[in-house]
Amino acid sequence: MDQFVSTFTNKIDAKGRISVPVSFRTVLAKDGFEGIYCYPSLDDAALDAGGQRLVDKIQLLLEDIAPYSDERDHLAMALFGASEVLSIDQDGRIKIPERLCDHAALSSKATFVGLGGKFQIWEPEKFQDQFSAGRKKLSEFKGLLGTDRRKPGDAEGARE
Amino acid sequence: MDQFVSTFTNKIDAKGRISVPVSFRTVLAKDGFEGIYCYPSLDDAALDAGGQRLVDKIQLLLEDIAPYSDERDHLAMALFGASEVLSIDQDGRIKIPERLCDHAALSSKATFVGLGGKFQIWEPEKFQDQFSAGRKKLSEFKGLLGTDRRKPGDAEGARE
DNA sequence: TGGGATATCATGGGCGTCAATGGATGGAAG
DNA sequence: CTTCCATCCATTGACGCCCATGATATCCCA
Repeated sequence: MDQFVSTFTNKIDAKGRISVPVSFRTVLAKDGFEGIYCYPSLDDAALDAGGQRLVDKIQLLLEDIAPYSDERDHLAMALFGASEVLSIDQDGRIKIPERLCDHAALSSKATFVGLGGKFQIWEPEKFQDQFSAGRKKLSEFKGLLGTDRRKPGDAEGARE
Repeated sequence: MDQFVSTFTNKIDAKGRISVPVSFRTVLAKDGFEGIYCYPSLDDAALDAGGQRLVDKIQLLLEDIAPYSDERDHLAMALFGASEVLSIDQDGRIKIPERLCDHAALSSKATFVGLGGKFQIWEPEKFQDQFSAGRKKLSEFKGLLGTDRRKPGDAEGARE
């Protein structure tokens, strides 16, 4: 699996360290990035994080939005300037810088939530709210995902 | 056979483990996915589960619904964040995380229901209710299913 | 055809390993 | 000297691996 999946809530210890879920570390290792690329989410009181794939995506996004312009530099500054590369210690822990903690209102615990190509870090209670809201929104689309209201190809009959 | 078919009710042991029906394991092995991708059903108190095919479907869905919006993050959270990749031990058993057990109200037993391209996991009694209800509805659509009609009574493989 | 031997699968339990966490040590920087 | 940070070690609880059991279905051969 090369996607960030599931959610984990871990403790931030007295020294500000927190364990990164092992499955996330595995994904990061696979895309060959030493550490975690991390920046404040633009939309939420949370942190966006990921590995090389995320960095590439941001670069593409920048080039798309503002090719060869001054504006691009400004955007780049806003995005990259607010970012940090967090190193993972040998026990799989990171230390989240204060500036980022502030943005996400992190104190004693943090929730890692996988979003496929990247993941986010939330204060657990804020996460719950956001999650419920997202779930509700998702059910508006449920016709598309469905409980397998059987695609044509899925018509089943024979047994083994 | 590359479809999830039939119904099995198995026991959840003291350690929270449950055997995945061997025929389901065979299907999973065929589509090349180590483990079971699993998330709470949007419509029911049950779990949706499957292999690589299911993951692909979800990814496509996300790209369809919300390419590059902040909404996409929220939907990704509701989908990937609520999901788990369950590893199958060498005896063919999985451990269903508490969060998922809660959603499906699983305690001592669970029913695996094949739906073709994916399968569901139900609390046995809830499944019975759902099954009867579904059967009633099914008769309304019988015409659509044509010759391939399976009598519901035939669908049970559970040994109890 | 019947009955015993064999294979397969669901299930239970013991045990070693690993992940998450807490704490200690050593060194660099202010 | 004191603070910050990285490495290292210890503890605990969960999980994976392994083996045993029982029940069922399959096969083989007289």
